[in-house]
Amino acid sequence: MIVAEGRRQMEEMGFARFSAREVAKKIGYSIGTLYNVFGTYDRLIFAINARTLASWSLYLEARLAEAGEDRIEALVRAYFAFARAQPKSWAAIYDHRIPAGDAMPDFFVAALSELTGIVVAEVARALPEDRRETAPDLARSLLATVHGHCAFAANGTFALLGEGDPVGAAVARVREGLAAASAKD
Amino acid sequence: MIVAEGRRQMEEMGFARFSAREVAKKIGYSIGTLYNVFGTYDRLIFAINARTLASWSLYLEARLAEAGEDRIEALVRAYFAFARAQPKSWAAIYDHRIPAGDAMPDFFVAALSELTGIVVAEVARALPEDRRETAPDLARSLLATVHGHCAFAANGTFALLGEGDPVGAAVARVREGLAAASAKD
DNA sequence: AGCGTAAATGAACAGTGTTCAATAAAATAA
DNA sequence: TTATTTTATTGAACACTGTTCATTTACGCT
Repeated sequence: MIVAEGRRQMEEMGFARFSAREVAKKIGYSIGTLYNVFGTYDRLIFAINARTLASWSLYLEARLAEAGEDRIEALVRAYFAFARAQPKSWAAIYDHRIPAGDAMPDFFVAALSELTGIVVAEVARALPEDRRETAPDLARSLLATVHGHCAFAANGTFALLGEGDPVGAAVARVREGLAAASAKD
Repeated sequence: MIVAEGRRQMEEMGFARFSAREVAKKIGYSIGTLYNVFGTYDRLIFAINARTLASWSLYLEARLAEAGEDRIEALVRAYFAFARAQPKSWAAIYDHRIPAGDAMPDFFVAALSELTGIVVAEVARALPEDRRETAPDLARSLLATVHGHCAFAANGTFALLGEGDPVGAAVARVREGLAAASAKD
């Protein structure tokens, strides 16, 4: 309930203008109650972001389920599509920083691991059998690659630099990474 | 003066805890004066971030000047080194979001273009002569690739996923991109 | 009905970005 | 020099923020 309204707020206002007080008001709770439940502002944000991650994972899996031959391209396109469909909620996952050293809560780490797991599985599937053990390493790097393209597309950097097809570029980089890993000695 | 102190504040506190009031206090100005000069909080941040970008460009060029054969690897390592040396100032460049549609000020766009220009030049240099016209396109994509790796290294995602050598992974992806662009008929 | 635990409150505090009439300082004109 | 205009600087006031916590309300169980 609280987290659901929080997600609505996040998508409407974005991370910078998000207000816990406003969320409390919208669901008819007092600000104190919200703090009794979540303890701190950061944990509320983590709860919201974890739910966004979960919904992102579901979205990726749905797209993979209806994908054709090229599951990798489907995955990359789905990654971008989610970010474009819920740009502010998506950005909030990365805008939220905690003091270096502070640990992320378990439920957030779990949500992140699930999403990573989907990517690792697809990368493994795209590699020849005798290269599958490199999948986790490669998947992390390809995830970062796609993330970089998606982030530049979302924050306007690509538009500024005249890049017209961020998704196509990301797909090309991923294909090269997979090809190189498949071919290696 | 103001911007210099702003940069100090940014590196000490990070984007989320940055305070314009605190900057004013530190340099002995009143908060009103600071607003007369910059007009708005966002423009102060832009001024600070633009200076960070400029210092980043200088750093990249210094490293390239003392680089050996492999200028591309030197560039990627310098990209990461700057982010690790000034993590909070670096992150602030990307943490600062403005409402979609609002334009970035010219001086900020110029600083960003200069940094991009350095990358484009090195990518062009690394390509065979008959492929040089593809340098701008490729450079944007490789920049996004490196940025993604750097961002995941900086925000702890890579540490969480067990990636031990983010720079190495970024260099590998960039090499593959250059190789593919060089080979393409 | 009485008791005890759990849930919910909202005023209070210290902080934020932002505005703007009032003031001080500096530059220019007489 | 004095008078006048332009520029720079001020800081109280406003509407917000996250956070705390003594107090109240609600509810389940004897």
